Amino acid sequence: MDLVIVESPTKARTLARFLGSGYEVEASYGHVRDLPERKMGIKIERESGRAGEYKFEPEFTSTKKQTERMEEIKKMGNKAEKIYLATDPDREGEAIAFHVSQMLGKHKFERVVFHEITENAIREAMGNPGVVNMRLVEAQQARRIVDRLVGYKLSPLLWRKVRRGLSAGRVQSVAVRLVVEREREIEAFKPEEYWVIRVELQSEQETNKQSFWVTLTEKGGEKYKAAISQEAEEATNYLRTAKYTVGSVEEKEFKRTPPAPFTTSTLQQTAANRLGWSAKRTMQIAQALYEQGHITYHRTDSTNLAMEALRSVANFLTKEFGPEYALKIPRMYKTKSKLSQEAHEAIRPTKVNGDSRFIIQDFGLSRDELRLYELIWKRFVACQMAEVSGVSMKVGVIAGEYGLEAKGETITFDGWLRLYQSTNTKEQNGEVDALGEEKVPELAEGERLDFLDLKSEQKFTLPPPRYTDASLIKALEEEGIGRPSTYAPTLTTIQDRQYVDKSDKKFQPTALGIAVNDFLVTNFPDIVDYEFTAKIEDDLDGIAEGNKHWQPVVSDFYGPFEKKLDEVGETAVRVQVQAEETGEACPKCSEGRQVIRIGRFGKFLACSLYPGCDWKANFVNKTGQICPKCGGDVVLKRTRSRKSFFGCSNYPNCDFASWTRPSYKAPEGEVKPETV
DNA sequence: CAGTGAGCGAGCTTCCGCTTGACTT
Repeated sequence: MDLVIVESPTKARTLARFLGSGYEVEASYGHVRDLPERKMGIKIERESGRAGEYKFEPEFTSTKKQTERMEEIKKMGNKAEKIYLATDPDREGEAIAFHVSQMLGKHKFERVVFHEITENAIREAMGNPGVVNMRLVEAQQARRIVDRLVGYKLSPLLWRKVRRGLSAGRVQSVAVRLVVEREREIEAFKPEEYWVIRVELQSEQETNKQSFWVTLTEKGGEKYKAAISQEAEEATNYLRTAKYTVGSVEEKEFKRTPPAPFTTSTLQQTAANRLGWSAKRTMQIAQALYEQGHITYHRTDSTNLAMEALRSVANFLTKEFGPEYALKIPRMYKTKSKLSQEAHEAIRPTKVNGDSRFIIQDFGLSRDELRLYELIWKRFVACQMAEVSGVSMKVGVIAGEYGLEAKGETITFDGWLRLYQSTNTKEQNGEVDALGEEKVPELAEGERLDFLDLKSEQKFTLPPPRYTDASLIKALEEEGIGRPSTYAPTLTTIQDRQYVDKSDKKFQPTALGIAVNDFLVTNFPDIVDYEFTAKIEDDLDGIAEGNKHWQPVVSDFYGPFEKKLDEVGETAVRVQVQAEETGEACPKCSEGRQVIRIGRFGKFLACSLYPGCDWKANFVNKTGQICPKCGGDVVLKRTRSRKSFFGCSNYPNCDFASWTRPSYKAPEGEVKPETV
């Protein structure tokens, strides 16, 4: 009997199925060794002789749970003939393999790597075992140590200089910075007036009476955009009585390829946009689907697809939609991130036979599971469907010195659109300009047109939008910051620390978040730089390739960092967190204003003249619902462990509480409050 | 399921990246 060790129990089950009897497959449940949680856990020594050179000695330990798990595996290992380490083929996976081998003690280990969990890949890997790659292990160690140094040195500095309990880190601090800087852009934004002038026209020919709208785009051969109403009026006055002729007709064929199959980040983004889910919720549902064996692993940055899956989807498409919808050669997608170590596949359904209608009955999934599954299923199948083809039309219309334009689009073959439509609610509501909505009739150059109608609309340029779960994750991924397993937890952390608030699903920095960010940007610009992770990654690659050693890499980072820490620790003054204004006067002293402050337990209201006036009150988050027990306001609160629940504003006089949002029961004759 | 809190005396907090449970109301 041979023993095989992987990270997760689900991967273990799959592997066991392929390997058959003769193999026992066990899960390590992630990392088995790490730096201790309660202290730095790194001995730092100054190298004698050379200035600014440090040596680091990390103290890797295991938690009780990890030790217990490894004890169990050790027992099986003693009986096993061979032990295979089959963790992921990347930095973290290699480190897990190494730590497992360390903890299992004396034994011969076979390191096997595969890039997809398919019979062939596994057979091939098992037939060609190697040894643990210590360069990769060292790269992981360097990554871990740098993250620990940044986090556990900066956080205590914040406790001293801002407030207790705060935190900073390579990933979370950049996430906060993005939110803060976006807010500043929004504040600095000055909306500019502009006018959109559109004219409805129709061909003079009796046989072509379909009307269409054109938009004013040019004046005297130059791009035209009316900035003030006077200009717009001048144009509209002319256009109401102008003579219109078709100046140009352009037709172009286009083809459109489907989007790549899901990675963790694109799944989180799409689920946020289409289903309105938080990244956390998406991952919970995906985990359930993964454990039931319906989808491949849900924490991945790879868009690779297994050959077996490609074959079966091609068969399925030929059978269900006809050969014109299938591809002769599978479409491959390049993985965007250069950090991707191709450890996994894209997120896809494990089976593509049947269609989503049958799945509802067959799998017995919950409503949410089904919705996410359907999204994953469609995205995957669509990515192997024929291109959409169509014709785009651009019609230029001339009216004196003015030029107007109509754009249209006709789809001649729907291809993958047949399956994966834009069902975005925004698009459905018409908030997003959906191409192809407006049809332009067949027209010939030089043709005369009749004026039917004119619309002149005043508009204002809009500030950049606040980040959502989707756009913040997208931004982090584009900067190469964070990993699939940390996107969702990072968003939770920056909210838990009260650095940002999420209202209406959009992130806004709190006064605390702004203060901490400014402190870090001023004093540690290199660490919270968007490029910091990229620089570190280059070094880590160097270690993995054997061109660099981990000690000098960490030392080069730490030298200047430590100097800065000392400097800032000595000289920086304590940061005052700006209180947020409510616009209300203090009810006690009437001279001060009510402001929102952030304490240990979250927000509270206080007088702006503190300590001169000590008025304070709870900050309540009204939900708009009415308490079913006493008729008071239902407010959103948190337990000690920061879990949200709904309670009554009259607590402790009324003890109503609920985990779920209570349904509103309106007493007779009362006005229904707005729901949030 | 929760009533406090903000610059001080004591002892506490904190990182990123792998992974899954278990107190559920």
